[in-house]
Amino acid sequence: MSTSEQTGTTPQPNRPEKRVSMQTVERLSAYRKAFEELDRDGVEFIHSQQLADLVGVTPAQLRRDLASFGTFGNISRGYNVYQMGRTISRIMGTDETQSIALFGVGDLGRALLSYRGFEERGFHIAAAFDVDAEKVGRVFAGRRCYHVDHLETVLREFDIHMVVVASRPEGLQTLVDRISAAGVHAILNFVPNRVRAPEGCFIANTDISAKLELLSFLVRSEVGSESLGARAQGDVAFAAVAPRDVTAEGMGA
Amino acid sequence: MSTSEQTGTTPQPNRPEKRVSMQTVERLSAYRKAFEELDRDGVEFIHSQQLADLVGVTPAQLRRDLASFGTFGNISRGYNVYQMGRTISRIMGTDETQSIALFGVGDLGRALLSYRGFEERGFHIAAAFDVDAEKVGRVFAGRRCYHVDHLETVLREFDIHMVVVASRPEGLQTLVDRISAAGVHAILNFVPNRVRAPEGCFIANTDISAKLELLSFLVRSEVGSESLGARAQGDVAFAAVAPRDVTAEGMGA
DNA sequence: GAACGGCTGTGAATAGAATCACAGCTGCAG
DNA sequence: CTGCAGCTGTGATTCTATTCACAGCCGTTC
Repeated sequence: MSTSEQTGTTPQPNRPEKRVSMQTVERLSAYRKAFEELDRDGVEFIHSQQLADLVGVTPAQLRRDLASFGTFGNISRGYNVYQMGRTISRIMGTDETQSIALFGVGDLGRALLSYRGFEERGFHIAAAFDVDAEKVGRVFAGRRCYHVDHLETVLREFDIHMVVVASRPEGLQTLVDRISAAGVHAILNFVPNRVRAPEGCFIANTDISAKLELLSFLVRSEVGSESLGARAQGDVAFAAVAPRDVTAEGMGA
Repeated sequence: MSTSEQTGTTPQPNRPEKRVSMQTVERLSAYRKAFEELDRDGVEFIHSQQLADLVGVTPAQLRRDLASFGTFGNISRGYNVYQMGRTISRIMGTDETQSIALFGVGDLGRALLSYRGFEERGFHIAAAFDVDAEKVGRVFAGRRCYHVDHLETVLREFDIHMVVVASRPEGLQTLVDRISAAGVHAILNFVPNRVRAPEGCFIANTDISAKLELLSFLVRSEVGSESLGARAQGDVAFAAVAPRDVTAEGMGA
């Protein structure tokens, strides 16, 4: 929409079919976001150094991550911002909106229904499910709530292949197995219980309190931790108290 | 409460002060949960093999994780279930309930206020904050909502050192800096924007849609991925379609 | 009390991810 | 057209995490 329309050529230049690590994929999401924001700002090309600063990784890592999907960078101009945004979307399969479903219309479920982040990233919650007769048939934030018993029909009808589970812990494994049997291959699970992945099905678990416990540990053990100064692992960042010879990114800008 | 009261001795036998990796700490949370559930079931001792199966890690990893905090296992009886539950809680600092605060009483914020998981893990949301005049002064799920302007006073009053942020993206960095300056050393951030950690402050980011994007990628690229059969990395689990010589945990029990 | 089966904790080995560092290319300046 | 500055992609290296495998110990059994 914004920049150089010199494209039209092959978007995925070649298919190196390399081993892509899980954490590379996790970072992909952040790269895409950065590319799209830059595109919105009218930037056409960006170098790995600047983009890495923006995302919070090292330039080398950024280059290696992107390079594991093909050769994209122009050696002396950097990466084509618009094109990379599209390319990453295509790699992740979020280049066009896909319908998903929500299981469990409790507090968390309703919050997820109103959460705008999903739509922004290409996921549309098309249907909701619950077992509570109070909720079945009602419409929440524009989405109708169906009874879990009819999941097979409804999922097929909406052509849904990914779902979010935010239900009660009881019978979770059974529910997951049944969802999987209905043709769903990816489940985002918010229930803090261990679930065995059915055959051919990916399950990503998100335990909200677990991160709090992690933080609690870090805070407690920080005393005595010999200056791990400004580390950042995964999605936890920390800045040490005494930025000894660090240039000057203390508190200014 | 349940088992052998032969305790009373030192809970943390020694202080080996080893390097503890971040992912060890992340798993700690699952171990504690397992220990507490076993205790509730009346189990007194458990071996690394069984517990590892329960949690979904290898026995060697479980042993090494626990051993990095001290020597706990009885060589031929295994781990004292009750004692380990308490010990891990103590290590993580969740052995007694601590007060936390919530910033942003939007859809997600309100869901978090009603989320029972926090209390179960030892975190009590004592206060909420927002900038919306509509919300300030009102009480949500039993918690009063204060204006962000008064955060210093309120946080001190409730003796709060950890907070959860689920606000609008605008002014996030400023908010975080101010929260940190008020004596908070750990922030759980639900806003999908990059935030620089202020000095001496830990920030854990939780991007809900990022996991969905990860799943989308995995589903899409699964075709052609040569039988990575039943892998599980971090909090993503997968079971391959053709469990060739795998014993028999297909779909039965 | 002696012998033994089997478990923990841990050194050594392996696997995996991040970083370094540079060859080779590309656009630009003159 | 030639020379140069500086960037990408990637082999080599370092660092980190996981797994292997076993010494040494414990409770139990005879």
